[in-house]
Amino acid sequence: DGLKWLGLEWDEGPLKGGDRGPYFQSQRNAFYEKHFKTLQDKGLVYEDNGSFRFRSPRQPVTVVDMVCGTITFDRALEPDMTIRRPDGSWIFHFVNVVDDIEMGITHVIRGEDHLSNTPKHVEIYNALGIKPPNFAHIPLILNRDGSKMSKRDDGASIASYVEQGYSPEAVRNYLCLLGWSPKDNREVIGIDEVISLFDLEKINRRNAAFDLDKCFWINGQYIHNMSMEQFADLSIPFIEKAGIPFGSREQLIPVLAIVKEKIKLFCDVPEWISYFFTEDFAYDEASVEKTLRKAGAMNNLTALRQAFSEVSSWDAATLEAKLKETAVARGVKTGELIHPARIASSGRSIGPSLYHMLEVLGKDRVLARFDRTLTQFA
RNA sequence: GACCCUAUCGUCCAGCGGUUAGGACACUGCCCUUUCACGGCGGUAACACGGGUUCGAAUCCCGUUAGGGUCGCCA
Repeated sequence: DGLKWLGLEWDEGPLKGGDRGPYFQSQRNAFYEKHFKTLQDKGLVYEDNGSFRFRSPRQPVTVVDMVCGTITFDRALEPDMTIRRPDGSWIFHFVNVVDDIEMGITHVIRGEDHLSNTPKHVEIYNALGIKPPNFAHIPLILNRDGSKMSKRDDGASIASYVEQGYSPEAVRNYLCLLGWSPKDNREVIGIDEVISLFDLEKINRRNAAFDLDKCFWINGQYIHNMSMEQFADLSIPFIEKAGIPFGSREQLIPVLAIVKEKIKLFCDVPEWISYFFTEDFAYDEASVEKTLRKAGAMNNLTALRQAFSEVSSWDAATLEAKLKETAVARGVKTGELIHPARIASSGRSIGPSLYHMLEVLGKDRVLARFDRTLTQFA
């Protein structure tokens, strides 16, 4: 599910099929038996307390790694590894090699935690008389404190990005920047370009710490550059989950259009648009105290209501001109009108551009909200 | 403990013998904006340490230290 969400496809596997199945270890016993027999025939397997061990040649093994270079391991003191348990089940290192052989794997690209296990795998390939595949061990991802990141750590689960409303492309972009870069200081880079520029040999060998802040920032960049249609597609699931009665997609788009530039995470969308779809919204207490309770606020709001009720065209530019004109006429700063108007029509002091917000809300609803505010805080 | 890998701002990357050591995130100053953001212009901040090699080392070599990994009848 995580790979799918990130837009990463695979060639074959369970639920997809392919020529190298079956794809479950439990169904591949015949392959394991076959190669196990080969090792036995060569006298390279011996029994030890019911289990079976592979007899290591105890010769130095040189691993040629596409990322780490050429590394020689001295195998002289290594214990023989167990490859099969007394109950007949198999050990990872053995089946891993057999699966890669039978599935025709040409490149084994995995975490660096397996670098030290690779000579074991190479010994099995050699014993089976099969040329080892190309290996590439990539750096591990660390937590901010330097410890190895694992399943339960913050940021390790793709599910958390889905829940918080990250854009898949943004997370994928961030991940690409861990241990690799386009070399020209760019941070936001499309997957097509990553693919054309990517080269295993260019991967860093240093482990990287996961920086959620930067991932968050890249997500903001993606939202900023995103089309309204895509923005709506990604927002709607969160809006529906919040139970906001937004009507149709056509009714929703104008609202999303004026808040898009404010959004950093899709899970924040409901909070930004809720008051557009209900008259039953609460007034933020701090804003009420700071602005609505201020001396003269109600008189200013009353004057603005009167002025707005007379405009011939209800659009942002007209409303802005009218508001400023009213401020001049009353001899007050525009802020004395802007702030009360914002709170009266949305219940809060933070929101999209005031004039655009009023335009989208529509004349009738704005005047009604002004009236309600006037009544409630007179 | 043995073996393997690594070592540039707090973090992610550039740098691959001669640079005022660059960019991004984060932090921060100013501008823009009478909201919040975006954006623009600045700032703080790094070559782990010690030896070599060299006319000259962040760049090459060795050592130390630190961090990570592997040494399973886990995967």
